[in-house]
Formats: sequence, C-alpha cells, structure tokens
Amino acid sequence: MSLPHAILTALLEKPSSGLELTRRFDKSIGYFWSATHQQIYRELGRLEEAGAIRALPRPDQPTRGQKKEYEVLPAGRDELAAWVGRIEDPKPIRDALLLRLRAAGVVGTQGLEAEVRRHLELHRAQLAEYRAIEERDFGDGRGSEGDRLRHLVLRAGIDLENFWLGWLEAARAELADMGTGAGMAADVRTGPEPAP
Amino acid sequence: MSLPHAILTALLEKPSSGLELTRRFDKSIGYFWSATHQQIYRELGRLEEAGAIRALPRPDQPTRGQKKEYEVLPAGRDELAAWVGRIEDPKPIRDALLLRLRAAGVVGTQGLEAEVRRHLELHRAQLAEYRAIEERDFGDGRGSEGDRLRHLVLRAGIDLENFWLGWLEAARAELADMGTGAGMAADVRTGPEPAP
DNA sequence: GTCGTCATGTAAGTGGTTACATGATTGC
DNA sequence: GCAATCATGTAACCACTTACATGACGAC
Repeated sequence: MSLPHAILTALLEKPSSGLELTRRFDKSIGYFWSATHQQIYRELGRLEEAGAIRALPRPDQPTRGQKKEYEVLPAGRDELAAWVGRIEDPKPIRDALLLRLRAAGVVGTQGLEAEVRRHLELHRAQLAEYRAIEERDFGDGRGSEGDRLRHLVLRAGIDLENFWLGWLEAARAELADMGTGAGMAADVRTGPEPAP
Repeated sequence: MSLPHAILTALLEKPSSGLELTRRFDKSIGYFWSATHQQIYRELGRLEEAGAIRALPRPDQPTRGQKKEYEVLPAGRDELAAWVGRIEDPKPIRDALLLRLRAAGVVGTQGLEAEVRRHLELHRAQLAEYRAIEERDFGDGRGSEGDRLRHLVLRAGIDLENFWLGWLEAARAELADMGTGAGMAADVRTGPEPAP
C-alpha cells in the first residue's frame, strides 16, 4: 500500500501529469520505489475517485491524448501525514542473488563468479550516480528540513550500495578461492552418482 | 521467478513435504526469500507438472490430509544449476520507510521518530537472531564448500542489519534534532496558508 | 465422538509487469 | 499527408496475500 503515498508525495512536491510523474519516478523517488506509467495512471484514477487528488480544470473535454495535471487535496495530504507515523513492519529481505549463492552450495558455483562481478559493476555505477546527486543537491551545508530528510534518504541509498560492494567483493574472493581449491567436484555432479 | 528455485534448493538440501518446507522457509532460506504455504503448494504442483520434482511413491491413494514427500529429479537439478549462473539484474530498492522519510519532508515528521525507534528495535532483534545462528552453525573453522557459501549468505544478512542499525540511528538523531529545533511549523501545516 | 493438530488444498483480491491500443501535436 | 513523439489508457498475466475449506489422525 505504498504506491499511492509515493504518488501523493511526488504531487505535493510538484503538481504533475501522469507522464511527468512517470519520468520523475525514473529518478529521485523511483530510486527506492519504482513504478511504470500503467501503475501510475491506474493509481491516479483511484486517488481521484477517493477524493485525495483532483485534475486541474481545463477548457477542453477529450481525455485521451490530452495532458491532465493533478494536484493534492487536503484529504490526500492528511492521509499522507497519517501514514508517515503509522506502525508498519519492515519487509524481510528478498534477494535472488543471495538465493543463488545458497543454491550454489548444493549444485555447484558454475557461472556464479562472473555474475557476481557483473553485479559489482552495476552497484559501482549506482553508487557513482548517487554520489553525483549528493554533490549536486547537497554539496553545501544543510538546507531546509525537507532537504535534510531527502539527504538522509539518499545516504541510505549510498550506504546500501557500499554494503553491497563490500559483500560482493567478499563473495567474489571466496568464489575465486573455491574455483582454484580442491574438493569442488563432489558438489558439481548433476546426475545420480556413478558406481565407483 | 525465484520461488521455484528456492524450493528446489530446499528440496535438494532435504526432501520434504509441503508443510515441512513451509516450516523450513520460516527460518534459513525464508530469511531472504519468504513464502506462505499456499505459494509453496501451488509451486510444488507446477514443479511436479514440469517434471522437475516428483512425489515419493506411497501405498495409499487419498491426497487431501495425507502427507506427500517430494524429491528433486535430474531435470530440476539441471535447471537450478543453470539458474545459478544466469544473467539477472538486481532489483532496485523498495522500502516504505525511506518513502515515509521523503514524505515527511513535505507533510511533517509527526510520529516518525517513534516508528524509527520501533524499527531500530526490530532490526536489533533480527541481528541478534542472525548472530546466534552464526555462532551455532559456523562457530568453528570453515566446513564444506556448501557451508562456506551458506555462511556468506548469513554474513550478508548480518551486514545488512548492521547497515540498518547505523542508518536508523542517524535518522533518529536527525529527527530528534528537528523536533527540538526551530523552523518546523512551516512544514507541518495541513491546510491552505492562513493570511498573515 | 469430538477436539485439537497436522496436512493439503481452493478462492478471491491486490499489486506489479508486459504488451498493446489510441488520441493529440509538431516538424517536415 | 505522414512520421515521430507526447500522452493516456486497456487487457492479460503473474506473484503474493488473506481467508477459508476439508481430510486424516491421535488424545481424551
């Protein structure tokens, strides 16, 4: 139940049309809550239905192909403010790469080291992107309260990428060590054991 | 498309029935890929259909209420081994708490500090649980290749919890600072600005 | 016999993803 | 005119969640 709140936040920061929202979700907010334009249009419809937002009045009547700007109504702002302090447990981790490491413990590490190296590169790039944003938007001293909170969120992204870089590097080293070491063959067989 | 692979991994580690799998998913594998029993039964059906696993033959015919053990077939093992090295990009972060921080930058931080403290406690507890498992399962020197990989995965869990503890502590401090400082009221209004 | 527990399953709803459809506007 | 682009939308599908149904079995 977070997408509507993400949209409300984005619309409060700046009233926008669906496509503009989609583009803004490709950066900033989308870095930690991504959404496609289909999701966004669907959700905009629901929010309007619920009276949380409204389309800015426009002289023309056709709907398709015509730009439609939305703004947040008081009810939407209240709902968002209430959500900020609501009790909601963190979701457990859900990461396919960790699962693959675990699977590799049973069926062998074939191809995993290359994939780990690839992820290392991707995370390095993401970290660089975050750092560039930090430089650009928060380079000088602290700004408004909103700025400080947004910076805090960006720091989470940066720290997370740093965590991944550290861990992936350790994983890479361990996999490399296994590749050259002994005792691997026993884990890599794919069929039933042949008679000795 | 990771749940079937999680199940294959679990079944290779030890052939089990649906409920046993569900219980095992509440620990170990479930720590980074959780699943309910409904998901697991459905997926077991699909995997059997696809010829990746089979139910161990049993003398009786009724299906409902009767325990049914599954084991992995060569096709399933091959698929899992191929998946381990497959190219698959990491999913971007999706975290509601970060979103709430961002929203707080627009509608005010009411109730957020308490929620951050609550999350701190939850992550502390999770970290303690991971550390206990590490002590119990990997306390002495390195074991088999599988053990080393499983330990690596557990380390990711531990490091992640440590990241959260550090970041949440910083967030808590920042929020506390805002609560006592000046310049907050301007961000907390919920209606249109009153005339001065 | 019925109550609690183990065990497997069905059904409905929600959120996210992928593919495609269609209208408006601008440049040429 | 027509191609490219902007913009909004529909449809189908899949994964996950929540609630409920039902059969088997042992304790009492």
